[in-house]
Amino acid sequence: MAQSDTVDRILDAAEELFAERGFSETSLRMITSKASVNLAAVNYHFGSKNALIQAVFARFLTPFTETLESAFDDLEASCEGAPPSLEQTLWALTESAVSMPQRNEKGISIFMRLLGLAYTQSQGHLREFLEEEYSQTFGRFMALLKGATPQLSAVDRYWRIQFMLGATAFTMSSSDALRDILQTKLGVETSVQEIAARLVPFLAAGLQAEAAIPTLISKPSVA
Amino acid sequence: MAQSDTVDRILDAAEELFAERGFSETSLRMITSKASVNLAAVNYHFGSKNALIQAVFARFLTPFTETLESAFDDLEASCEGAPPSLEQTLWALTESAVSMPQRNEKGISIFMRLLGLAYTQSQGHLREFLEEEYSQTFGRFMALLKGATPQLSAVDRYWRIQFMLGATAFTMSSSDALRDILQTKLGVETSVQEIAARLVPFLAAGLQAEAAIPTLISKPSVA
DNA sequence: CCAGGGTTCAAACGTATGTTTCAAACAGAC
DNA sequence: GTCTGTTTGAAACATACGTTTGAACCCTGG
Repeated sequence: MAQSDTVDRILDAAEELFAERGFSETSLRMITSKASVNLAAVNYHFGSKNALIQAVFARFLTPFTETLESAFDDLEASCEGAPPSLEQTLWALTESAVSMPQRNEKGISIFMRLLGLAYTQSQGHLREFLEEEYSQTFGRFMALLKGATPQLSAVDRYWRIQFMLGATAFTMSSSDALRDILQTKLGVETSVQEIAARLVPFLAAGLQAEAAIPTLISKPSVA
Repeated sequence: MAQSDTVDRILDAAEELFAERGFSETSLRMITSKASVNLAAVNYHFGSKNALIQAVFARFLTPFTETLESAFDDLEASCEGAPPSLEQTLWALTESAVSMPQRNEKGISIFMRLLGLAYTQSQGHLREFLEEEYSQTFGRFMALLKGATPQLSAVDRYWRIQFMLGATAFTMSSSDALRDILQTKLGVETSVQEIAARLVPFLAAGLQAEAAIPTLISKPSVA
């Protein structure tokens, strides 16, 4: 076994277990026994469980943001100063995600599920780490969305982006289960690419909906 | 102190702590000390931590589904056989949620956050419990959505409902954090009612978007 | 007044967690 | 081949958890 084969084995096992069970519900002993390494190896190589969590994110988020940055570069170059459209921006994102080199067939759904966890289970340290490391790329994505939806107020746009992220992270994070249900109920096979292809128009339509904003509790009349 | 004042104090404390920290991250000792009751009281009155979690859900979900069922009754009655529209259905849902009698000013956001957690952190026992108790109302909601979107294929509808649930659960499960960010960045106060009011048009538009279906990886051309 | 059932309390139990320890095994350089 | 720094290994550490215990407590019905 190579020198730090151990590090990768730990990261692989941790990634998969975190994705299926969450952070607190995954113990170091589960990770090390799945990885077939000694318990102490985690603290030796990473220092702490929290640092391991951050390392898991860094391993896939760093190449992803690099891919994404260059996709955005291409997009902006091809638009020659004009703001890229919403669909183009969303496609740049999904293509970058889908085209990431995957460690295995579960790669993309693990990736998505971890993003979802980062959002919903974010324990302080993780949120700080992600903010610290990746806020620049995230900000660029937000700026592109802003350019693509100039008709929206800042507040509307903020919330709709949250809705978008929610729909995406959530769907992708349970995409395996959802695919299975569809397979058994309707007999339909679905690839992650197809889910993405269905998601993009949904998101684009939602993001560009009429901002029917509140005369607060004003439900549509029945007639 | 009345006889089972203790039970309510435990439920109140548990509800609030679960909502802000999740289930595994909330210990019984936190709950009992916030409630100013003895540690053993939880196991005495509820039997176990899992049973307490279920009791927390039952306390707000049972009246909620009753309200919702009668809102659906009203809706269907006022439509006299015609299927209610999508907006009407979604509004019936959000109005039922918002109009629930609240124990305090944080009531509605706790409610939403718990629903989000139920979806994203669902530990087996909770999923089974919710399925057991509330699947009928959920099924009725799905049937209404089906009637409101006859133009969608079963597969499209299936995925779009997942997207919808995702956007909702996800946003609601982190709504406090999102509200804080908005407050500090843009200086805007936001109520849960406003979030819901923004969410409904987004979901309705997404659900009714043109079903731009996959000539698979067909990203929009740049020009 | 006092017996008895429901309730509270402090303390302990057993188990699981993240982390640390220190000796053994290993690698590569001289 | 031996030495040096790195990595692994089995075991223990301290702590926190959910749960159980059994004695105290209260309050009500007789």
